[in-house]
Amino acid sequence: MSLAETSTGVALWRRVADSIEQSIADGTYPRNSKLPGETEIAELHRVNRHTVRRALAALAERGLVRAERGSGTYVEAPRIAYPLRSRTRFSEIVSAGGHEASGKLLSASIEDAPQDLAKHLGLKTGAPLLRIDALRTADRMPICVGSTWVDADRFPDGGKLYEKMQSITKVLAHFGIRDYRREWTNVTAAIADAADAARLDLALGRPVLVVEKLDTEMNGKPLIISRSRFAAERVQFVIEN
Amino acid sequence: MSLAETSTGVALWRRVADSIEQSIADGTYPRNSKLPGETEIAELHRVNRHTVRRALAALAERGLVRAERGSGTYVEAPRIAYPLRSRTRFSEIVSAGGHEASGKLLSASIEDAPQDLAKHLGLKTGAPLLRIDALRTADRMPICVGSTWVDADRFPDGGKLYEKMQSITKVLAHFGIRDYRREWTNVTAAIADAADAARLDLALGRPVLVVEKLDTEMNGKPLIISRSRFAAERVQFVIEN
DNA sequence: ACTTATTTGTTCGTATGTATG
DNA sequence: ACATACATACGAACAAATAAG
Repeated sequence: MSLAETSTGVALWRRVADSIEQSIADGTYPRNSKLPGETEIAELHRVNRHTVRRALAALAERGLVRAERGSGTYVEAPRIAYPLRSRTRFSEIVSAGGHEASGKLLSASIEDAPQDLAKHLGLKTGAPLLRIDALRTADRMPICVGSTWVDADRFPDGGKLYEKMQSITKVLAHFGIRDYRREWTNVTAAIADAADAARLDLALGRPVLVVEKLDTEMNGKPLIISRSRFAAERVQFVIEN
Repeated sequence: MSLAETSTGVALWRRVADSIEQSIADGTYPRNSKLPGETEIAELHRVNRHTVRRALAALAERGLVRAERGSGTYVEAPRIAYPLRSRTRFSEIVSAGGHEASGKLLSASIEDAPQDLAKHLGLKTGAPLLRIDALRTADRMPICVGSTWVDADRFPDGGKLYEKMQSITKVLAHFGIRDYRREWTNVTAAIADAADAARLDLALGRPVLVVEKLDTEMNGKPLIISRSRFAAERVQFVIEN
């Protein structure tokens, strides 16, 4: 028998990693809890601390745990699966995941369409847009913050309505738009700036997912354009084909 | 007439932002070049430096420019549009964007399937997997680095074949698999660690897009699972519905 | 404000089994 | 058969950040 591997042929550090992953999955190590110290895990598995560190590094790379120097290693809360489909509604997605969805209006205003937004919405530059800035949460935890623009002429007093209804979908329904569909979604990532950190309750320097999307009416007419920033550590986009 | 807006009704900072965006688009400010200093831009537009800062902040939020304290503000290179569709092939996507795609084999090895990979691939835990670690580039610029696993029993000597062919698609074709499709893609974001930074030629602390995906044969049988990390500042995923 | 203990992060060294040629 | 390179594993010590008193 080798030192590095047993008869199974699986590296020791990987077996330790699998074991810890299992303990996370079955709730032995609950979400957001602190794992035992590296030396303690090493004693538990009768391996060297380096072996434990290799295992934890593998789990950290996959986002299952997070090491904090001087403090400990913690189980990451699972990310909300956020499917990007033809039908994509924040509240439906969050509710379907068993969480309580909520939207908080940050500001609503009328502004004149800059070039790029006007182009996406099929309007003229300078056309009046209703802009809604909102923070969306799941179980009181901020998930994303962003701005949404719609043609202001089509939805008079839309800002006040949103404040009451807390849902863009409902505001649109009030104006007779029963359904709409996601046309395209652009996704990239950035580092949380001070504004993100404050509104999303994130530490500075944490990653955010930067999303730009267009919704259209069922006949293909542009309806909603929005730009938002998601706390990457709380969501995982899912694209199914 | 208000102080903040002229007769057009467009905020001053937004007009400055639009102007700078235009200059970036038409090549007046080339990719990766340094913008004039904030005071200089302010003089050009006859506005206060604060107005310029507001404009630059808006562009930075959208990822068009990047401010470096003590150095200057730089034009970000445009991100490669990376569609996530049923048919998703790195080289095709990059070539279609007018870039030169390349793949560099980092390592190929046989390893035993851990629980999660085995489950995704429909194999038993411990089954032999061919693992290919590769770095993919566009125009010599690293785009993503990741690991790909396939059933080792189905593709003997797949590692050596990949080394020659530089393409998973071609290796599979060699074994008679003419086509496959993307089943699902999971996307989230993280911060580049030392390994990412070295392999992707990124600064520490920059964001990476973390992707896990499954490809299947046309009959739905699991074929390829892979985990990769994309330099977020160089790609933008596009989901079209 | 300071000290002390704990915990992760880093860098040495040593040894062994595996793969390559 | 041998040399070399590499991954794996263990041991020890110290640095750096954090938490507690």
